[in-house]
Amino acid sequence: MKKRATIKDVAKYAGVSTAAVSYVLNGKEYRVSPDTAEKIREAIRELNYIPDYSARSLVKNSSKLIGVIIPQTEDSKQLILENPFYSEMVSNIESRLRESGYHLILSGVDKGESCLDLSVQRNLDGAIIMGIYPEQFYAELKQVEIPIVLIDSYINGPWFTKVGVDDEYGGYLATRYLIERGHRNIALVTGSIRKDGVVEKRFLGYKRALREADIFYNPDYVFEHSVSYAYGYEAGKAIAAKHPEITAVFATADMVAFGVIQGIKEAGKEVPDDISVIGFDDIFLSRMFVPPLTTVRQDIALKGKRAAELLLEIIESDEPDKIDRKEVAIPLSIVERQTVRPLKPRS
Amino acid sequence: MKKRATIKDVAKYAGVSTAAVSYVLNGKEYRVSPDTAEKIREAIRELNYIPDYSARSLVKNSSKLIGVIIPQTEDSKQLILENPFYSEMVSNIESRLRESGYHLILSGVDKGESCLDLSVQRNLDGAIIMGIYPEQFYAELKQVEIPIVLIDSYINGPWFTKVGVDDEYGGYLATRYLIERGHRNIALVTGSIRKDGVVEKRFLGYKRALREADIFYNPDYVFEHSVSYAYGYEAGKAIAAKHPEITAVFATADMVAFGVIQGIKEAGKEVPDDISVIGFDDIFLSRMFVPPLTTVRQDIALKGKRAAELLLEIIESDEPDKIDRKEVAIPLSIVERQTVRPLKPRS
DNA sequence: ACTCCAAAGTTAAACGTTTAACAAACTTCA
DNA sequence: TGAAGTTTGTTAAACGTTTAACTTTGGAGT
Repeated sequence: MKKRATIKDVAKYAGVSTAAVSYVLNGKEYRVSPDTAEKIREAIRELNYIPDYSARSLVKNSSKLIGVIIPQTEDSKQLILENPFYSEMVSNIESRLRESGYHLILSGVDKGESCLDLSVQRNLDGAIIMGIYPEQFYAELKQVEIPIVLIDSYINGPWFTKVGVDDEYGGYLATRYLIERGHRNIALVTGSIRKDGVVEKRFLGYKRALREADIFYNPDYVFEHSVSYAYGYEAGKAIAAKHPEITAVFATADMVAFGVIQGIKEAGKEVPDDISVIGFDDIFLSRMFVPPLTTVRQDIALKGKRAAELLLEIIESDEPDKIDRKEVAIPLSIVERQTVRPLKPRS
Repeated sequence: MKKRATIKDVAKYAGVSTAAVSYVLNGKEYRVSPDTAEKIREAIRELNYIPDYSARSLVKNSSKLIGVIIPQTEDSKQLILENPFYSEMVSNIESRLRESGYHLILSGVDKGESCLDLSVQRNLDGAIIMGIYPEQFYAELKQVEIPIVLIDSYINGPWFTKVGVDDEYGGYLATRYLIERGHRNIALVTGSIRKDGVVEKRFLGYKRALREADIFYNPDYVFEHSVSYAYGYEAGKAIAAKHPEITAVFATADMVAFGVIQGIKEAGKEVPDDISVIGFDDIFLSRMFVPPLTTVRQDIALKGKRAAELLLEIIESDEPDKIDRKEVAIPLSIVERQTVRPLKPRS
């Protein structure tokens, strides 16, 4: 198999200079007569010419490459892409980006590292960063000169465009929903409550709803560890076994809610008959879970698409620096399914 | 903020030529005295120098970039990354690749397109391709000059390294498992049976098990459409409603099995009391499903890691062309959980 | 004192593009 | 007629690296 054709080959084949070829390649056909343009296109077709983005990146200083950073599990180095919440977002980001001619580099970031390296090594045109990272990470992120969209982060300052949901309100919504149905002893099971993370806000919303209903906030009722099915399961078992007074739980992620429900069942109680459970996210599995999960819904696909669009908007503007960094919030709503039931009035 | 430092800046700062810098960058320190090497390293640190992979790619003809191609839904352009089967694999591929200093470009491929474009545009060092594509796709794939690993594909010929499972055997295993438990009217619900695809093989295994047990193969019992929860749901409902004689179903993917089970319940029957269901894949959700899914297990994480390793092996050998294209099969086993029960002997 | 070699550097071409600057050949039109 | 444009093209530098080929210096061996 022969070597790939370069722009020089095309130029020679068409009997013109490489500049002419480059012009038609870049849609500057007004620099070239219709006939030669046709000749050049013919040559391109004939030689199966495909431009080299590396070379292009070098001179244009734009790689048509977007970094997508997603968190990884603490123990292993794996991406937590297994959580459908992330994969659904990535899938939507990818499709939107590809539509506009960008490719996507998917990467986790090693503990203590920044994504500065990736960004400059690869000359990224932009990055979408999901989840929350150590303080240090964001400090270095500000050095990065490219447009960045943060998903689900509460880092403040004018540096980044952010897309997320009103997590405090979401937490409030979920908790109030339970309270309105007569529950008063409500457990919170959640991933680790880190500063500026989404779960911190949801936690705040939980407390606000409690306060508003004059329910005493009991720290024993918050089960905080990691956002995983496994932890939900543990917490669920513990709740069902050791806290007969708890009648409802708010899990800050659907994935956790699933675990909680399983744990409760394992301990010999029923959902929602003995204990009600509400989740957060509405991943597509929640619909199909048995019983279908009542949860705080966010439109995950939209979230991904919006993030991609906001990023493109900045990248493709003429003055990327001038564009102001927005914060967009995807709306939240409760979707009622079958894991919450009103508390029977005591007879 | 100042412009990024280039190798020239480093050279100037250290008072040497760019060649010297390049040598220490590439671990050819024997070309340089220990003192200058140290001076250069100092300069690199001082200027926060990070090499540009585009430039490197241009001259080395290697981009340290691996393409990961995953199928997309037929209707929308989205990746079917939502299926945890794929995300679990991608996650493992990414971590293995990053460990060796490669980055990963995640992409779907548009209908009718090949991934030749991507490959040469980006100067990919290799590609991992999951799932099955039109005939045409593979024809073009052979033109691509880079090492390629196919996951779950039965395209034959010596061009590609393949990793997968023995799907025929898996289909056989699942079906035999049901038969051994007294079931004789066994439905198959599956994605579309395409030539050289995994489901075709599983289908073959299904038929072999039937034949071996002298059970008449009834085409009415195969429900073929798409590998999705939604279709499984439809099929499950149909089976429960219109085929009272069917006592077991083999779903060729766990995701489909979930749908089938829901559909069966929707139609007022119980799993496994009325109808048994066995799946395929053992995605991590299967453990947590209610009831936990009996299924044919493959080690998905291993599959991803192996694919990555096989690819690296070829890429990093001195004679990539000389290395022979292997086919590795991940072992299969039945994991018994709670969706299959032996048929009660008729009383 | 001579040759030969190793060590430590440097020079410059090459990789595949883009694009500013220039050049030639035509048009217009006063 | 000729000044001023316009159209269509070319030249060559630049982007940030790597690396083959060359140069200089200083010993070692005879």
